Amino acid sequence: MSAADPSRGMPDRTDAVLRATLELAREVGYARLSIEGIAARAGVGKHTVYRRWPSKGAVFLDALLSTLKADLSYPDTGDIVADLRTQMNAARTLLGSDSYGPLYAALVGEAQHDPAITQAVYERWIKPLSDGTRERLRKAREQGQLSAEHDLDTIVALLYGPLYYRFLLIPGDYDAAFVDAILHAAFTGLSPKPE
Amino acid sequence: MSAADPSRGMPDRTDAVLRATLELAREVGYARLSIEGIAARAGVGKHTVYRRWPSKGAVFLDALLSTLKADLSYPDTGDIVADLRTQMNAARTLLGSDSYGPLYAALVGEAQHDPAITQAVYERWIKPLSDGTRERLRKAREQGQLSAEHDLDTIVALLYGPLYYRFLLIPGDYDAAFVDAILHAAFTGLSPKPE
Amino acid sequence: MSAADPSRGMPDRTDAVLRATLELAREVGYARLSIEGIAARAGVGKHTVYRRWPSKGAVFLDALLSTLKADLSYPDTGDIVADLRTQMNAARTLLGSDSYGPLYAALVGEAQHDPAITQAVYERWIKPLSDGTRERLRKAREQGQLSAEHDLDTIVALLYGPLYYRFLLIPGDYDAAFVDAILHAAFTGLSPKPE
Amino acid sequence: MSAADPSRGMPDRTDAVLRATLELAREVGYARLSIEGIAARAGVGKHTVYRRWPSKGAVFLDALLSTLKADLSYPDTGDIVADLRTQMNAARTLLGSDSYGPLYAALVGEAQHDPAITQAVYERWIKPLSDGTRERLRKAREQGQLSAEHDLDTIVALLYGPLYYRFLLIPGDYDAAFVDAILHAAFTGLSPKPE
DNA sequence: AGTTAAACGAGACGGTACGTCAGGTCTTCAT
DNA sequence: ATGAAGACCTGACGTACCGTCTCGTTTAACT
Repeated sequence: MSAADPSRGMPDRTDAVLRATLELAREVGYARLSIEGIAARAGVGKHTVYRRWPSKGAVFLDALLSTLKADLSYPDTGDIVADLRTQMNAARTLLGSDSYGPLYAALVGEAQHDPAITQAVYERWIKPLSDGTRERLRKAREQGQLSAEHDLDTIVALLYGPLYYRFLLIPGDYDAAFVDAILHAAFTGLSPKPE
Repeated sequence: MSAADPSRGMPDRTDAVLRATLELAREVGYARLSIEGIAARAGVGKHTVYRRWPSKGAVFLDALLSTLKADLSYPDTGDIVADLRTQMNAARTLLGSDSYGPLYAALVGEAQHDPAITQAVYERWIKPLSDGTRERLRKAREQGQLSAEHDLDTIVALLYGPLYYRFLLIPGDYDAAFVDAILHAAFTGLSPKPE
Repeated sequence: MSAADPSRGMPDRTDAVLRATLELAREVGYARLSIEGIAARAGVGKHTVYRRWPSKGAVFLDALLSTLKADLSYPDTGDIVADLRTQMNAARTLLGSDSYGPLYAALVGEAQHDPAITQAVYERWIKPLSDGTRERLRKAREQGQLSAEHDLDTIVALLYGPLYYRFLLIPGDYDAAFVDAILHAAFTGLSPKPE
Repeated sequence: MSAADPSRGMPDRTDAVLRATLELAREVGYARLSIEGIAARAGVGKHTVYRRWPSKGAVFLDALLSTLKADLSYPDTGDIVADLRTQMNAARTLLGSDSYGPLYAALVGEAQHDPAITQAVYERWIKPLSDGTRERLRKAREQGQLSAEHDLDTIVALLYGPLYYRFLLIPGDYDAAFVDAILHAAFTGLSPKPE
């Protein structure tokens, strides 16, 4: 999915293409994005794009995820709920932003049509983030802040699933209160309170 | 989004179009689906398609959701966890099936590009289902099987969010154990057990 | 090779395409002529060109030969040599003109690469002209102005071959004197004069 | 147009390129010949081709005419008509052959689009041959076998024009009888026999 | 029963973009 | 310092669909 190694010296146009892709995607939306347009905007031949990426989705994925570099890392204040809240709100803010939200939505959309994108989205976006979450959860569990009886992957899904569910399937934005409600429900549990 | 009323008598080709759409979608995938192809397969002029639906996504949505009619309704055995398990597994089975899973994924994908589809997916798929869930949850709460302190929408998101998260963002299938794990964690809560 | 019959009433863009083809061919030359350019100049979709003609050469052939309609017909003054001289000079003038000469040369050039063009060039250009010549020669023979011992096709080749030979294979223009010389030699014969 | 002198010792790839050009031209035809393909077939970089020749036509011209070396030279049996017949039939056989005919036709075709090719075709193919013809005709004239009243260039055109006319403009092969007919008509003349 | 008007199949049309190919230039590396 | 390799921009190729737009042609409801 990523560009090949140029190795043998030539002016690498990869960055120009990725930059143009992000610009265009923001201007006209993913649906009207085209390789033709990207090449023109980057001042590059179409072949130069096709040489590196097999599809419009692949260019877009590289363009978008190259901005994700070190954003959503994890804090560790010692309070697992507070740290989850911080990080989940960072994710919520990114996905809810006008400049990035629609692009991430479009990327997930494309992933539903193209298995290669599915895989890359998982490996370069979802997995790194859930790995970070899992690490933080592991530490919390060692410190006795987390029930030991649940699998860490299950917990990650329980916490982040609702976020993506709202993001992808429910029209309209959502705010920090939703994150709070999810965290509260997840930690408290749904079972009725014993007397 | 739905077909108009034909009023003056003529053989309604709506069904033929929807049937052809589903067939083609299964054969070539949503990405290579085209209105041109649908019309040809249905033995219908392109205009007949455009008369009723504004876009390929809209035809596809009608075609797919017309099969959703009354599948995922709710049982009521008196045991809320058992009933949730039943229904969540029904959803898992549908989304995980070879014949429908990719189509629902494609529909969610299209929804990320087209606001009209987003809205229709919510109103005709997500909302009816979550309404059903909410009703069942309400009854359970009245019967004291559910903690009263959480919003019903929050609970729906907590339970179904993880399902869609796995479905849309994690490559590979998942089985009933995942549903069990989510239900168990959601009902138990993540907080450490008091001594 | 020719455009299909439109029959069912629609605005026929054939003429617009042919006109644009001739214009462009004169402006940029046949080598740089392109179907893309023709369509753009004619204000027509590329498919509209491809629907009617299988190749750039075919469009060009139709465009060029549509101007040939009734030009090079035959006079009949009763003097076969004078009439041949008149007609051969008309051909020489047409092929030698700046506006048509290069186009006819290009058409012959294209015919060497594409059998369909070869055939069409023969049937719609060469054959009609040589048929006219043959008719005029036949009459002359009946009037005793022509030796009866030669095949008419041979005579046509003997008279027009040299013209095309100069046109296609010898750089530089030629004038009426060349036509005179050919006519004189052809009618006199190469054998040494008997005493 | 010709390859540069390599002079300083290095493996001269000129021959490899010319050989590859002829092979490819015979396999796929001139129209689908490409410098890209020639370079690949010859195991040579594209630049190595462009360094020596300015265009595909130029390579092809060198490749084809390098086989013409000394084929069509002139016999001298003392009988001008017999010698012309011999040589014209040699030309007819070469141009009519399956392996060379289409290539020569393609070369003439290319000459109609590219003035540099036109010139080279004339200087390296047409002119040498017609020079040979003219020499033989001159000798015949000195021996009284030829009318003195016609220009030698006119005679060459009168004899060879019809051959190229048939070759380039009339579909279908032709045989020795055509050469005989042309020679007979040219020597006899078209004027009616005096009583 | 004949009339009428819609919806229909067919498909041409001007377009946009596709993904491929070749053109010709230029740089790098190995010999 | 030459030549093989091949990246690069350019531009045309021929194809596939887009969404709009006539065309006659059903066809069923209303005269």
